[in-house]
Amino acid sequence: METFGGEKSRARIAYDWRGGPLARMIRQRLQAARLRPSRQRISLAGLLFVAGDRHVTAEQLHREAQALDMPLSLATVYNTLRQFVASGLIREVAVFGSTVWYDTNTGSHCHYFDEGRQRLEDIPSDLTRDLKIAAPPGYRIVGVDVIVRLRDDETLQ
Amino acid sequence: METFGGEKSRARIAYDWRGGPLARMIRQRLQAARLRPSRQRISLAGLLFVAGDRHVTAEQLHREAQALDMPLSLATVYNTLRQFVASGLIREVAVFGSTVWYDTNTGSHCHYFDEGRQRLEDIPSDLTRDLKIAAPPGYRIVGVDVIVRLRDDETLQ
DNA sequence: TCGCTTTTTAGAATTATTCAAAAAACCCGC
DNA sequence: GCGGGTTTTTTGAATAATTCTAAAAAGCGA
Ligand SMILES: [Mn+2]
Ligand SMILES: [Mn+2]
Ligand SMILES: [Zn+2]
Ligand SMILES: [Zn+2]
Repeated sequence: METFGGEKSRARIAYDWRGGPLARMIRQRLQAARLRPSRQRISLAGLLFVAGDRHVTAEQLHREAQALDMPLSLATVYNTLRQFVASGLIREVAVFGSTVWYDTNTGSHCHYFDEGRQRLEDIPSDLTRDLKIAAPPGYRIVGVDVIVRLRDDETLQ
Repeated sequence: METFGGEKSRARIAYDWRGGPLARMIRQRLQAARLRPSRQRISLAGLLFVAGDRHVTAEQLHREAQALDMPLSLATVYNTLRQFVASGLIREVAVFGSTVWYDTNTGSHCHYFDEGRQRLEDIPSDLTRDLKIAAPPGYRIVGVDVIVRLRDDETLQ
């Protein structure tokens, strides 16, 4: 397994992605969002944006970061995710179970949630396009969330 | 404000609803769900079902019960809501913010969530009817949740 | 490099929820 | 009505997710 940035693990790095095209893209996005490109933010953005759309919880992301020897704290993961949401780089998804999910796909789309494996996934076609939603008078719509909850046939008794 | 059941507040009760038609309906529902009609369950079901569809959190319901001198603990509110969900009397709704909402409307329908006032409400027409949802192979759909998040024009800066 | 600002961190605090064990209430046959 | 087995409720502790606080570290521009 490759390792990512951080002073103490420098020796083990196969190659440093932090000069490559992904890092450049990330720096641009952070700059556009007026967030300093700190090492932690770049590391987390790297995890989030390296491989297409992702759906993660704060804990999951922190565990990944630790597995790759990225030196950052859980508090930073929470802070950073909150900032990324605030600046539109990612978005939150509400699911049952009191854990917030973060989604790198900020476009309009809906989700499957696999209750057995606790995994969130995009639904290929954007169902919300079929919805005729109107805001009640005096209100604006700030978001529409559609979750289709699933059980796989085994888990389903 | 009228007061509901409980030994110590008996003197203050204007009239005891626990013999009336609501109580009869509730007893029937509890019986159908194979839940003993304990005083606490009847009290909570009274709050939930007395006035058409409701959307509440456990804390809200507990505060209401206390305001009406119903003698019951927060743990009982949580336990009872869980039991009511398990037996289909009410259902959960997932909303942003790590708090579970409970809905007495168990039919298929969607929700507005007022982020300013933190209130959940039914959307009159069932939008999900317009959705063409398919389960991925090997899965079954166990529920579809649609939340339309709102900000009122004042709250919206 | 210096000085100022922003970010990160560890750990405590908070909030929502669940759990566990004891107490209370309920039910049923006598 | 009364005891005995069962269910329910309660209290208080435990857990999990998240936020807060204050101090340390890092980043940035001159
Ligand atoms: Mn999380
Ligand atoms: Mn609640
Ligand atoms: Zn998504
Ligand atoms: Zn509803």
